[in-house]
Amino acid sequence: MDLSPSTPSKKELSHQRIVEVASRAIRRAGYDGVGVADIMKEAGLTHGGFYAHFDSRAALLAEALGHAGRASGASFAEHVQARRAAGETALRVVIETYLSEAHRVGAELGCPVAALSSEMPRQAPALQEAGAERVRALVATVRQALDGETADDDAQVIAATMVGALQLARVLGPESGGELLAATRASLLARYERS
Amino acid sequence: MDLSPSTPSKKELSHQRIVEVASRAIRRAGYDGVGVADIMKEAGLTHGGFYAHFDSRAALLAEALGHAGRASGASFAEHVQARRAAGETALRVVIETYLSEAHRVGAELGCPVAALSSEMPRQAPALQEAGAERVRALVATVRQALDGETADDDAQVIAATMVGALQLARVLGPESGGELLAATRASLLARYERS
DNA sequence: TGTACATCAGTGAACGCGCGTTCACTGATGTAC
DNA sequence: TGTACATCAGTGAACGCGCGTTCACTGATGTAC
Repeated sequence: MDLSPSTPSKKELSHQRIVEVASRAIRRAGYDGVGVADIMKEAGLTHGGFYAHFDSRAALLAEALGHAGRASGASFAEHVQARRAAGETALRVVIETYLSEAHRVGAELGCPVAALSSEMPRQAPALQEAGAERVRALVATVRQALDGETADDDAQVIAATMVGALQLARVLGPESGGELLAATRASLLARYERS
Repeated sequence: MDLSPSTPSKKELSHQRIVEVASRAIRRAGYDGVGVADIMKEAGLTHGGFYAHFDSRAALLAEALGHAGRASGASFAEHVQARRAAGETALRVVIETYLSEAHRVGAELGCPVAALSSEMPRQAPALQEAGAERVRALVATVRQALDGETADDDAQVIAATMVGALQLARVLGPESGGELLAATRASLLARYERS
């Protein structure tokens, strides 16, 4: 996606840093949980310069959501690569990684769909559409892990189950939440894994 | 739950009306999406009187969440009763009602867990605990519909799947969302229904 | 190579505005005698 | 039964405060000649 692979300008570096900070902020605190001034400060800048980078706060949020999805998707793909080398099925790795304790406590660097989905339908159209795109990307990731062995619908159901389970586990906290994650992992693997 | 079944005072009626309005408002617009003044206005009052009813905005939100859960749970139970009389299994009714098109578009009167779960972990402790209680109530509803025929873990997995699917369907919109709901209904029924 | 100027990224003060909360006050309802 | 007073629920103006956004300005970098 990077169309200027040479040395990015100073402004481009700042822009990337702001987006990066915002992508963590929305997953940690929600769309409404973080202000322009906070993000700029965390990026090492003052708030006045913000509008040289973005048309509005909403424009940043849309860009940050996309970045969050691509970043968490990439780190996800790395996990899958590494563990597939150890002989595990792609589906098992996806399920165990998504429904892991690390993902339960690490929303800030995790899947933005799980972090934000109940807020998405209430956002401005552009941001809503960016959310729908993230959902489709998540379903596509699951579909790939199924290797076309099962019906297309299964990818949607598995994605929905993972998102719901992770969210409920975060609400329930360490003990009950951990049990719910374990039960969901076992259930999905028992049903869908072809070893 | 009503400890004063005789005639409620005028103040108690106002209180109930505010809670009712707020319980719809948080499901429609989220915890951050609605202000004290808006709620009071919709309840036919002015904002100044708010603090004669609640210690703080947060206190109202907690009460509104509980009300939303009980109200949607009750209307849910009615559905189940009515359709069970027609010979359908309780589990089928629960799944088809929760994952219905009506529920996708009717968040305002629907399950508050589906409407709010990704925001819940970020709220103040009291409100977070109220959220956890709603999750447990939802799981309990599913467990009842299973009639003890399946393992306890199944109720958690089914609840998580329903919440996730409804949320993703709301993000995706009418067409793709409708398909996702249909696929999830079919999948859950195929796996769990004992006819 | 050196000077003058233009451009660029970022600064920090200021602006409206909306929100949660407080408070003095009002009009209606209930109680004492 | 009627009058005087207390209580109660609600009103509406006002308060701080934080937030998104704007804007005149600064210091550094790049360009022209």
